[in-house]
Amino acid sequence: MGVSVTVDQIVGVVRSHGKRVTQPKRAVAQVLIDSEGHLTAEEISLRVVTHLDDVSPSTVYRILEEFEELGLCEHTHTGHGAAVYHLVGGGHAHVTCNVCGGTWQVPTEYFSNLATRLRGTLGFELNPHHVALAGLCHNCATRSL
Amino acid sequence: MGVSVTVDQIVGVVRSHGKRVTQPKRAVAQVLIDSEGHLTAEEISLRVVTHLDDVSPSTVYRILEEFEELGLCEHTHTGHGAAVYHLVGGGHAHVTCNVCGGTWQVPTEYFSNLATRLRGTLGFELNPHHVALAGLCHNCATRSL
DNA sequence: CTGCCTGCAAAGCGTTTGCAGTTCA
DNA sequence: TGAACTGCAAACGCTTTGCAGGCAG
Repeated sequence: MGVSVTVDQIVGVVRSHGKRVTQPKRAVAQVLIDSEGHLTAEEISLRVVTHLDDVSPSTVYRILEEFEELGLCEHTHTGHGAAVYHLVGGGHAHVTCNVCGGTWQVPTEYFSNLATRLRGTLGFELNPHHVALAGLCHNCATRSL
Repeated sequence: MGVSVTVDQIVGVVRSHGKRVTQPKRAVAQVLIDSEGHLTAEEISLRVVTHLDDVSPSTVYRILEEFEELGLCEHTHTGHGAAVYHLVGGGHAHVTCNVCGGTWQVPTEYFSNLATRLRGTLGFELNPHHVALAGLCHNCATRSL
């Protein structure tokens, strides 16, 4: 599943910026590609094991930080627990359920009305990607009735 | 400034739910009323000193948690640093600047279009209050040009 | 006087950082 | 070879928790 990007494309960007291409970086790139997004740094660490022996959490954080600086990746704060990381280019933001903790993708265009109003009144340029909106997902909403 | 609520009203709710009314609770309530909202737990601790000798951070957290359970108060994750607390009833959500860290209030109605679309497609019930949206404030946006 | 509430200190979680050793170019 | 990268462990900021003592009811 996931995004139409290859590991070679990602490491190509890394190389073109004078950064080194290493095994851990390839493995993290592969995990991000294979995922649906919404992975925490710890989940990435765990999944990397299938591609490589092991990668320490601090290395995962440093690689994700580098990917973000290169515009390859973004992280989102969900409001409960660790931030989730995903490749850019999905054109989607996130919503998180306050009860079950699940996260869903939302098309960025859903935010256009809000973005326009924020720009008009506050001069504020919204970035819908950095923080996940909170609420109640369908399952938890119906269950709580 | 602040909300049209009194300390007596707040402690009234506390008492009516069988909880005890204490000096620290009164002081935290007063700080929340006097504030514009957007206070972190630490800021609340510091401001409480003007009303009372001192209140430990853990007590502030426990009081805020109780106020939230009673529907008096809410906290918002801004995506950088500590959560901010504010009394409910403002009818506003928050946006935070990724650069300067400032927080601004936004009328809840700005979210109505987004909320409708989320409800229609995902069955998701948005709560705009729990997480602050991120972006670039007017000052930082113009400065970065 | 009883038990909820507080303060302190320690632990917890997610994340960052310093440093010695390893690996890519 | 040399600089960039990694792993480990310790530190960090924010928040929660355990426990002994204090205060509201």
